[in-house]
Amino acid sequence: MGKAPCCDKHGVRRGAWTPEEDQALADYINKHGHGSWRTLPKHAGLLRCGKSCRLRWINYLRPGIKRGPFTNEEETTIIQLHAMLGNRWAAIASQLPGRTDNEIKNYWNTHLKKRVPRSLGEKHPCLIPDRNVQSNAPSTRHMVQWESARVEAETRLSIESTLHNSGSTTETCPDYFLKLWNSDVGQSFRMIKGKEELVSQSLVSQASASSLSSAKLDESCSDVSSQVKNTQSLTKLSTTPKLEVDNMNKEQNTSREQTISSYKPKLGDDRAGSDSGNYEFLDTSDSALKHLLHMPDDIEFLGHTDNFLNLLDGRYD
DNA sequence: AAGGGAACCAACCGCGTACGA
DNA sequence: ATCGTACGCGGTTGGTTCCCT
Repeated sequence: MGKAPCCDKHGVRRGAWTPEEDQALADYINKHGHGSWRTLPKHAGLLRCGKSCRLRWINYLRPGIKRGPFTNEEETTIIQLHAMLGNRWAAIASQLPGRTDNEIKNYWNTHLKKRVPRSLGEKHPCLIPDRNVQSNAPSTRHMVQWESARVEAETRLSIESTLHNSGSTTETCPDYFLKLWNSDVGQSFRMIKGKEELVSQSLVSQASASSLSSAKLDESCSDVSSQVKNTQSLTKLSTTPKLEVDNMNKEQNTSREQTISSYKPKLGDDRAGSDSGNYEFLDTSDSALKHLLHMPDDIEFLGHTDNFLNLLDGRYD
């Protein structure tokens, strides 16, 4: 399909914007709105292509743009969101009011990239807590909850994308992760992470005890459970074969309570497994994941347990 | 003080996608 | 259903500034 050039190269200015150009662009947009970017330069009397105008407006002139150094909180948010979303700068920027995707991208490439371990699976404290840290620290357990929800989402998306051989499901990843991020689980996770200043300060997992109450913990456990439910509604049923949907619905009624009850202790079980409860994707066996995801037993993971771990592992490659 | 390299950041480029004709 | 257009996004580039020798 032919793609029209974004602008006529002749007679179009390039390079740094002058204050006069900025003023003309801002004045025009403030007065008329940007409308069609393609025709805007002509109407605004600018010798720029529409694309250039759009970028200048979005990244520099738009009201509410926050300039200046990133705060520790912003740094932490970027690192955590990047761990979930990868280089989806626009999605990350949507969680940082006043910051543009371009700015975040630049900041990542120049400041943060070098500070975050290349191999997510090796060191990233967000995902692999220190094995030496007692997992009964509330913060660690909370991290487990958050990560469980996140991993669950990723697993489901991975499974569905293969089951239905549809590439479109990957589009929903950022949306879904952002929903998780903005959920109570994500919020609690951020709160604790902020307290510990895990990432922005030292990138070394402290996993220090925080003041999360047991009541809050229980609440968060049910949050995870509800996230599991929400996952099913969020992932579009239209992409799921009817038979599978029926099976899943049947399973839900009979096994949901069992699933949740068997799931909750895992989250809170301080001594579970050989890792003394330290988070290592918990039980990632197919059956456990199926159980967690309310999957019928006759649906195979087709090796996705490993696949999504590899996927996560390679996120920073 | 000057030169060279590194770091930073604004802007550009090309691709994918949504949407309307 | 197909095609053309516009837009948004992510990767990359290139100019400028900073820092070190």
